Amino acid sequence: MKKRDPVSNHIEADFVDRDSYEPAYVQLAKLLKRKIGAGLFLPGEMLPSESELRSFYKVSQMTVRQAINILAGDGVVRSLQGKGTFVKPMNLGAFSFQLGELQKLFIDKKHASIKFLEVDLVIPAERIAKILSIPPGERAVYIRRLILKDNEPVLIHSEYLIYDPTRPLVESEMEVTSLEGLFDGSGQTDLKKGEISINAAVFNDDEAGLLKVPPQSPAFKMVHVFYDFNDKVVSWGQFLCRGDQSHFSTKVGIWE
Amino acid sequence: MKKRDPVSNHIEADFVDRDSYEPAYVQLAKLLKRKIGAGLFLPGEMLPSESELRSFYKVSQMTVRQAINILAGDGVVRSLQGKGTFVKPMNLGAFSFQLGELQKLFIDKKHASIKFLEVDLVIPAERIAKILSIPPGERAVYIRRLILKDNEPVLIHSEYLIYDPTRPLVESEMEVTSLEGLFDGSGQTDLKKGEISINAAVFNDDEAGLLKVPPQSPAFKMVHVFYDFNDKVVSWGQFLCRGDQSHFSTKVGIWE
DNA sequence: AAGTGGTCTAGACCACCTA
DNA sequence: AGGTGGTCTAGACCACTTT
Repeated sequence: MKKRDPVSNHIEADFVDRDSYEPAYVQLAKLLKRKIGAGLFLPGEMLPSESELRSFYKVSQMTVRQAINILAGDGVVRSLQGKGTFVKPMNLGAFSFQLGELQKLFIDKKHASIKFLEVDLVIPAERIAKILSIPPGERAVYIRRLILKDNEPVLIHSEYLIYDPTRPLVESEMEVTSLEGLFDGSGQTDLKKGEISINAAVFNDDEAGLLKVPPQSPAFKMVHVFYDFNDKVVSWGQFLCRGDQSHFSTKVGIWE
Repeated sequence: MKKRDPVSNHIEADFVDRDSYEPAYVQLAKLLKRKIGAGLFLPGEMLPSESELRSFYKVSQMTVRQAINILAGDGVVRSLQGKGTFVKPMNLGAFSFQLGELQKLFIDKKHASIKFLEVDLVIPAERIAKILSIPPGERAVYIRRLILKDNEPVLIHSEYLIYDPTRPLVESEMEVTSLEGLFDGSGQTDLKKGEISINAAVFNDDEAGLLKVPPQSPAFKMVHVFYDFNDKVVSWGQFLCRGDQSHFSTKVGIWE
């Protein structure tokens, strides 16, 4: 039996097209991914070394590394210095969900609308004052609103904002809480960072009424804190989403 | 007023230490990120051009690009060919959650244990047979088990597996469903890819009883499908997690 | 010593945008 | 035309692992 070439294996177009609009490193990454997907390199096995790849595909070291970095970023492969680059077994820990999926759901401009339920200057509970780092008894802006999709309510957003008397309320409110901007990154030039956590929850009677779902039906609760460039908290609040209308999904392993 | 140097701005150690154990591109990336975090480059503004950075920090083009690619990967910055590299406003769409967080919760080897509730050869419902791509009436392996943490039940996993008569049941069962391996990537060499979706749910009476929580309490439901290297479905099932014991959290924007 | 991944350079060329 | 990001190279050197 003929000795198997460790690099080349039957696969369509096993070369880098220098006239392609696609960069060489992208082509190479796709090529290798396709080979891995086809089972030519099984999980745990080592890929051809970078120098093998370099000479086989007639590209430079840097180009090979760029390609392999893509695969590593995809979680398909792992490189160990001095040892080699190995195909990673699929693992669930690598699953990651993008909150952006929700964006499609309720921030669609064509179908979405917002109904304010409450906009007030309030003295927040001690717990919340603590989170906002304001003295107890000091006022904050409280906003509660309903996001509708095709006139069907899907989501309640309630939020406490730092009250800045030097700025008109409407402005600070719009800036910090313009949801479209928050999600697509078009605005929000004064927020530096944020934390968010997703929890499972059920609607209470009040919330269920607003969203027109039965009480005790499932919901996602997303609690958020936003900071400005002085690392001061500017906002704390939560999104309550209908569980039946929102979910997160993703793929892992070798696709395509 | 003195003209502001567009590249250098007061910041500790604004240079690349060539004797450091840290690669130059990592140092540069951290440096720039720190400057952005300090508000020296505001969202929407343009970073110094690559050639400016190159000459200021005395590094090569490739090194600058590697640094910028890190920032771009972090979602901190966006490069537009022919225009420049710009600081991105924080946006929620960039939030991403790692399923790995759950791993800590229930796959901890020290504290976790598994109790099998059911292991059977069953004829699955038509809907499930369809997902598994097996003819109606054909048998599949059904597994249902409880994952406990410190002897407290936190999670129910139920799963249908393709029944392969050529393999002993126990083996195929252990291979596909060894949860530890699934999550940390130590095993699972025969799974190519998977899809998973996370939904909000509430426990029914049966499930609530198993997990010792009140009925109708909140839960995460994670439905999964796994494929082998022939793109055949090998498993369909779901994790049901106590909502009070599991949540996902993440950070976005400029941290550290 | 030989093989592996990892970093870095100096310079080249290209594609794109703005004037 | 001149600036910007984007790709690529050939070769150098380093750090780590295995033999």
